[in-house]
Amino acid sequence: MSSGRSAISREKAVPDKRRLILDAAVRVFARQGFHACRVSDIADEAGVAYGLVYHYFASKDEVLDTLFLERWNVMLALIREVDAEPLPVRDKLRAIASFIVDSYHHDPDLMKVIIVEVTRAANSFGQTHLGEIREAYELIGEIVTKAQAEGVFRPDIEARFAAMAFYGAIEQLLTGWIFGLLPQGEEQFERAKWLVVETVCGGLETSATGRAAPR
Amino acid sequence: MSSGRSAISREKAVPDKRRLILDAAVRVFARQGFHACRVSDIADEAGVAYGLVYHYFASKDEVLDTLFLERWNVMLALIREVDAEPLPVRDKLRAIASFIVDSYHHDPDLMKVIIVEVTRAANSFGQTHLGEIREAYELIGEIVTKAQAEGVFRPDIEARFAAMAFYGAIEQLLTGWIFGLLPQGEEQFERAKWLVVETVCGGLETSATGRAAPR
Amino acid sequence: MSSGRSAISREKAVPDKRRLILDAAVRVFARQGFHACRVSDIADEAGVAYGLVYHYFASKDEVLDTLFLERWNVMLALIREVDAEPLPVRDKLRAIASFIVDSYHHDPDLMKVIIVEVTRAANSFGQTHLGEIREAYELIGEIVTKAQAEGVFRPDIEARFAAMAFYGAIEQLLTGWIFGLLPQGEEQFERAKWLVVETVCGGLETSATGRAAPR
Amino acid sequence: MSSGRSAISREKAVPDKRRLILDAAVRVFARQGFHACRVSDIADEAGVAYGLVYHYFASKDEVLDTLFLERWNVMLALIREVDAEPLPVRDKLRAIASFIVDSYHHDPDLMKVIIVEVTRAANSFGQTHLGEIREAYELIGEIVTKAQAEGVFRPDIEARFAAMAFYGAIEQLLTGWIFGLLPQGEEQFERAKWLVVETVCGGLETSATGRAAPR
DNA sequence: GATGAATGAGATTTCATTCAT
DNA sequence: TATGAATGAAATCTCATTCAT
Repeated sequence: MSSGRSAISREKAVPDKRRLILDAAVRVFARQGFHACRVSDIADEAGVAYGLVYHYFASKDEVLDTLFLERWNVMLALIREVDAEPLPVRDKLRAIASFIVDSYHHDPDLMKVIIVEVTRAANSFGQTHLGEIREAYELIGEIVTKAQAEGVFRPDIEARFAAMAFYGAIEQLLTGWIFGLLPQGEEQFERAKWLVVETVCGGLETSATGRAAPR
Repeated sequence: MSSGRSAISREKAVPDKRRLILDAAVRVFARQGFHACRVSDIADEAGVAYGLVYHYFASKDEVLDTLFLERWNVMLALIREVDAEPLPVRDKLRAIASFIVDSYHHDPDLMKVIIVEVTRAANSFGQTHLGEIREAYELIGEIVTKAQAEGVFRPDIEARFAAMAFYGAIEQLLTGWIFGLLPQGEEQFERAKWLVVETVCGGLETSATGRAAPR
Repeated sequence: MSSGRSAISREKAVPDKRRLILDAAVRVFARQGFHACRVSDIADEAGVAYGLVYHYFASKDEVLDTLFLERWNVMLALIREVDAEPLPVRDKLRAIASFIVDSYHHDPDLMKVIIVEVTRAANSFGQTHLGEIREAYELIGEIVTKAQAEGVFRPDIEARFAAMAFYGAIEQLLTGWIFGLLPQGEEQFERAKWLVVETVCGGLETSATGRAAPR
Repeated sequence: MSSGRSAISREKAVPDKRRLILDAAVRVFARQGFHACRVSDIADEAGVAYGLVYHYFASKDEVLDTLFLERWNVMLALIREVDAEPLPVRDKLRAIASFIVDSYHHDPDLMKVIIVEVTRAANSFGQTHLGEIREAYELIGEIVTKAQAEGVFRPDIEARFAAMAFYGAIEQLLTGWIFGLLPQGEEQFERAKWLVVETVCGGLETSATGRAAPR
């Protein structure tokens, strides 16, 4: 989740106005929240005229829809990609956790918007994008299912529950950073990737052996 | 999280109007979302006049604040209580997971409102109640810290990260139910309590032994 | 305008609630303005229950109507009385100016309310009490007319204009005190009575002679 | 006070909407009073959409503020201008009285609004514009002070009291017209200018000589 | 007389969206 | 493409008044 947006804008020396608006919207949505901001705030932040937002987007909703889908689809692609490779399950989950944490590292505002305004918004955008959101959970669930089939993961914890626990743990870490409840920084982000995989795969208990922390 | 509200209303054959409004607000917030509903929707749902909402609450915000604090404080009390008892860490975490899942079982609307409108709402009510939210995470963190000191939990996974992972896993299960992505029912709820503790404490991997699923 | 209200309340050791409400209303209207205050503010200030205001008065308007009429009728009575006596015109005008200034001295809040909410409120209470207001101006006009007939006052300045100028000058002094634009105090009030009569009768110019300031 | 508004709108064949709204507001405020009218009344009177009032003005208050300041500043400028010229005090006061009366003649609604809603509104707009209101009184007071220094005006009547009496007399004449208590018309207005100056400068008494009424 | 909960019409203000230029 | 004035539906909140006790 670290490439898309900046890559696109890097391609053009003069970013087009549409991109300008989307990038401005991320900052404004993150700062004020989707409901609390006005379309004029987005236009002001982007330095474009009010009506131009409506030239490129049919509505305020569509701006958020676009932002969400751009990112979420990159994530879905990555999960599929990871799943297709012949890697140990820990590496697969590690790759997913890394991707999400890196996404936050690269563009915390965008991830804040996605988490706060979409993935938990059961009455608005969460419903709209239920299909995409569900797909992510299911893809992760499939990874778990395979690991169970291979005997690496316990079969008594249903895959879809496990997938939810895994994803929920990551999202909660991001929530902690977003709310300022957890320390941030390059080192913290790296550590978080290891921690979440270690916790969910290895468990917090000491019974298991030979798990070394990174570095 | 299963006693307070209903207990109070059970004490009176004729529930007071204030309670009526709060209970109606839960249903309306859950159904439409805080932003999408009007104060008149709450009044209509409660069967009272418009202005009475403002007789008892200074604003629409205060209605949600009240609902959140009523419930959250019960949870904080329970966590403190659990922490004070001389129980194994698994039992403590199990008690917390049980409490939250039971809360959802008893009053799914209220828990939906709390999760959707407060604990993830970084720009509105989440900020307002940051202190209470943080406290819950910290209390769980302390339970983990003690388990680490006792040698039951690994010391290399920081307690506050572990606490976030644990809480995040539970909240994600509730989110799954709220979005209709996970099956619900008495049995599912019981199983979920076991699963989340098992996942976080024992880990998903098969290396550990002798963990029986409930029932 | 210095007797009525206090006289009434002095008659009873325990003032009746109706009086309590009226006196409280004066303070509240003066402090916040008629429109900006709520009926509950009056009740709170009076220390009585909300509904009691409506037991004694049909509406919020009626409270102000009552206050105004109580005072204004005393003033009308005084002007009539003064006019009936065989006094020089200066003494008559002096008596009227004295009465109004003393009224302010004794109960500035009430006079503030009367001036701010009634005598200049052309679209609300001013219209309601137009009859009483007009009568005051006409009574003063009659005093001027007589003075003209006696040859003491110039006949070329129409009596009703002169009456308006005289009354307007006094009301403006009160306005100055109400707005904090003129210094107040026993001495200032006494001086004001002399000044306004001297200005209107003798004029500001030096041509006339033998006019000594009081004290 | 006779130029500004109409001049501006005369410059454009199609008056801008902002001006349209201000002019409509004058009529509506004068007809119904500031408190009794709704913003939609202003919009309807102006023939524009509801929201346009808020496009140009932050609030209903700001509409009145704008109207008051536009006019009052013209008056302040005139008083300063008059004061700077080497005229006899009678001519200066005559110019001021003329200006105010002409303002009423030209736009009685606007002057009604200013007097009824601002200069006597001690708890609302009067306080907001206290600085500007005070300045007018003080400027007139300075004119009186100079006349006293020149020996034309009696030194025993304090200048600021005299200024208040003078201004109050004029405002009361306007109040009389506003309430329909005094006859109006070109001739009446001309006569009023003379009367008020004559009353305040020369006094009502006959002792002084050689004062001819106009025409 | 006295209380204050209950009512609901109505006000201001906001802001997504449209549209003429 | 680009602009921002113009629109008007809809929301929150206020508060005078009523009424059961």
